[in-house]
Amino acid sequence: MDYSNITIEKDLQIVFMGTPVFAVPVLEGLLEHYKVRAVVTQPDRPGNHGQITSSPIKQVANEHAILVLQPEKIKEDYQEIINLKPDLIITCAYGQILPRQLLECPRLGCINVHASLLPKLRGGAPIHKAIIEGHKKTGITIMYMNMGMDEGDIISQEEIEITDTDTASSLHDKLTILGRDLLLKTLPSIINGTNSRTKQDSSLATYAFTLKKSDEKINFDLTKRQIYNQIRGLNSYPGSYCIFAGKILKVWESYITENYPMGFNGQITAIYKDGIGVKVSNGEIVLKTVQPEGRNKMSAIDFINGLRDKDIVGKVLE
RNA sequence: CGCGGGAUGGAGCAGCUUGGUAGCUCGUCGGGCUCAUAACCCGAAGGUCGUAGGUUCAAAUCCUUCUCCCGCAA
Repeated sequence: MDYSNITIEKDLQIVFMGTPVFAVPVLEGLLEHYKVRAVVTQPDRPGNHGQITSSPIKQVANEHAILVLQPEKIKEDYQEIINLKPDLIITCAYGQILPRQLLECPRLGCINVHASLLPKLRGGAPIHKAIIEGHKKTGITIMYMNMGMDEGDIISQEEIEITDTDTASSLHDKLTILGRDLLLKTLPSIINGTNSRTKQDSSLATYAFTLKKSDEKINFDLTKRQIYNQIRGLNSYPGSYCIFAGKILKVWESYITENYPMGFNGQITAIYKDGIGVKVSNGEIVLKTVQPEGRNKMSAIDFINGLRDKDIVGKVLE
């Protein structure tokens, strides 16, 4: 047994950079085995209804009494991190591009935990896009960071299957655990310098850019499979929506039928025992769980029960 | 103080403007019809109308306070 590593690990200065819930198990796993010198996360921002909210990672750091840094622009405000003389910077869904000065600072480099099988799905929304695009598998990549967006050399990777009923939420939960485990598994080799390092084949790269509002709107001209994937790919955040009677109607759950109804795309075909049938380009999809503006999520049947005019067959969703 | 919607039997909603008998669609329970049913018919149970106060002969309804939920925006 080589005990020198243990000595190194004890004095190792690790800085963790992350923001959302996805990074929480990763940080917590790290804390079980390593000391973390500081946590860098996004500044507190107005959350729901104007209330100031701090990132989930900041809350974890506070519980462990770890130094928290929240630079508004890491591109300019990085000196404080450099002053900590980190040996290793670990990022996980931090949310800002790191400047060169920071990338070159740690002796062991800057590594990132990314929720896809790079070079597939580079960018900020790999989990959502994996489902929306109907991928059958995805995974976690541990990689060195460079100036590009998720373009650095791959250290380790692990696959996971995407089932037909996975949602962004269920996949998120599996991947965050996988990310934690793979990081802990890979970290010793990174620290003692025995890790592998493979360049990405950029000709195979695909991108999963951060979601825009327009990505959330349901287009009933698409196929039933595409719409089904979008709805589960945006569940439970941020959700898909369409317009019903001039108001936003979010759609949280749906399923596909084998019916081929007549009518316009977006037209309501039937009321089923468990949902609202809607015609789409190549068939029918049933909206199962919805949410009107200002209301909580509810079953589509509850939604209809509350309507004054329940005769909605033939009406059109946009 | 970013804009806005909401809280009414187990669920989803109406009623509030113009105070005066608790309503609708479901669900639940009981009975009936039927070869049968998630269908249909009959009946029943179940609500101190979010909290606290005020106005009034009388408040779900008008005024004020507080709490909680949500959509948008960030």
